[in-house]
Amino acid sequence: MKTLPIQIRIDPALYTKDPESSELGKKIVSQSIQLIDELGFEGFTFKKLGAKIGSNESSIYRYFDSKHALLVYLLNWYWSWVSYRLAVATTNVPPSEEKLTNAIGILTAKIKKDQTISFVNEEMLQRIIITESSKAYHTKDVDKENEKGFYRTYKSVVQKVSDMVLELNPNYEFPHMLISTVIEGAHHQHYFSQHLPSLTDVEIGKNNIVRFYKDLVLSSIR
Amino acid sequence: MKTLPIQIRIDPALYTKDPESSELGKKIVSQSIQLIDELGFEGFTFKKLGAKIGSNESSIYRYFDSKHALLVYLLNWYWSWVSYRLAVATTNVPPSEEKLTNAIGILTAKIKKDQTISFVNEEMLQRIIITESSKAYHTKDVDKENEKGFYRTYKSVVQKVSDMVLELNPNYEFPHMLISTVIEGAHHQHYFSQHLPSLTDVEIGKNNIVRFYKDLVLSSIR
DNA sequence: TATTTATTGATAGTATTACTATTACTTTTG
DNA sequence: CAAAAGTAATAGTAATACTATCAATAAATA
Repeated sequence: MKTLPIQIRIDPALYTKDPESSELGKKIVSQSIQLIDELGFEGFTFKKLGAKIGSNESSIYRYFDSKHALLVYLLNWYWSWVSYRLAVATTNVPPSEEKLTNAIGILTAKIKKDQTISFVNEEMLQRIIITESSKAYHTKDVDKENEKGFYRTYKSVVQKVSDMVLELNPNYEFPHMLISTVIEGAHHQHYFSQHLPSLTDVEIGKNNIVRFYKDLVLSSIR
Repeated sequence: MKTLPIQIRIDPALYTKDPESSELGKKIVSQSIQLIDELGFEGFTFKKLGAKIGSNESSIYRYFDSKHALLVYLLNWYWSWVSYRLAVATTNVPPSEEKLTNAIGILTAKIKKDQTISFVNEEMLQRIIITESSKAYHTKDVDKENEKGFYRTYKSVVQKVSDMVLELNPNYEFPHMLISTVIEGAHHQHYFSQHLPSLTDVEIGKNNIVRFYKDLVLSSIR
């Protein structure tokens, strides 16, 4: 687990105590990812996490107010990381269809093993995001949480890629809908391919999800 | 509340006792829709529902094994109803872009008041589907439930509209991904327009969600 | 080195949830 | 009228999602 000098900055509003500030905090984050992946978000509890990391439920509550708060933290971590990868792939690249499809690739492709840049297993985290992330904002408290900036990172990713759409076609009417449709759609397609395959057209080794969304975006804005 | 002679058939695997077979059963369904709409699925309990309909928690359990089972029932009710509306709009209509865009309209438009064909308030039900339906299949038990046919109605709607896509372009590679992307996407856009508007391009009175998805589909398959 | 201070652990407790089980009452039907 | 079916009321259970308190220990500082 090598740590490259990459900054994944998380808004302090998203935790009670910064999990990056201690070994316990990092364990909480990394092991919660494993446990949510294993049990699903509903089956996951702080008590079980405490047992897994040899710590106490009450200690975990010092870092996160609730398991929902932890999920929102993970969501922001994921989108910060995507944002970083988008920046690497597109800054100072002149507007072109290639630039945009590279971005779409980042938004829609499955992560391969060993991209780990820190204590977070990104492959597993993406699996959680695919399966559980919509539960983070399908809550009675969305509006309050949105005001507190809980979804800022996600919204900024959508904004960035929407801007690339407008670079290519300044008259395109629906850039945000297009990109948020692609992002959420790709999550659904990855999930469906595992569990409800008749809702997809996935074939092994053909990378159809990425191909589909690249084609969708280009044909819509051309 | 006029009742037209329309059959919304629900697979008996989806309930313990048929809620359409008694007044209590119908109350359970119609009032649960109101209560889920009001409290959100997490805040909704059978105890609260019992209080609301002047009945007992234990009586509700005779109709549905769990609140999750009730949600799955509502999901199937909704998709049966959409299926019926699709059939009305498209059977014996020759293949054409208009036929397909009519179908897309049914999948993506917000329901207006007073389409009520039975004891179910479809406008409210659609709001629940938009907000809560993804929770029905983002569960550790998806695979088991899928085998039992819990998602059959949804899958059949996707299949029907995918077939319309293939009528227009038999060589299109991704009809199922396209249609499931449209359906889930439209739900997200309706939800985002209320709660995270920067992820959309909704303007009042311009029907942008429907226009966006019709355009998306046609430009993809042409 | 002594002493605050911060951090973690352990234990206990609470209200609520998502049920199950039992019994009794009431309504329908044959 | 009696049997059967349906419903209501009550009680109980294990687990969840916390909160509160206090002791133990490690780290920081005076």
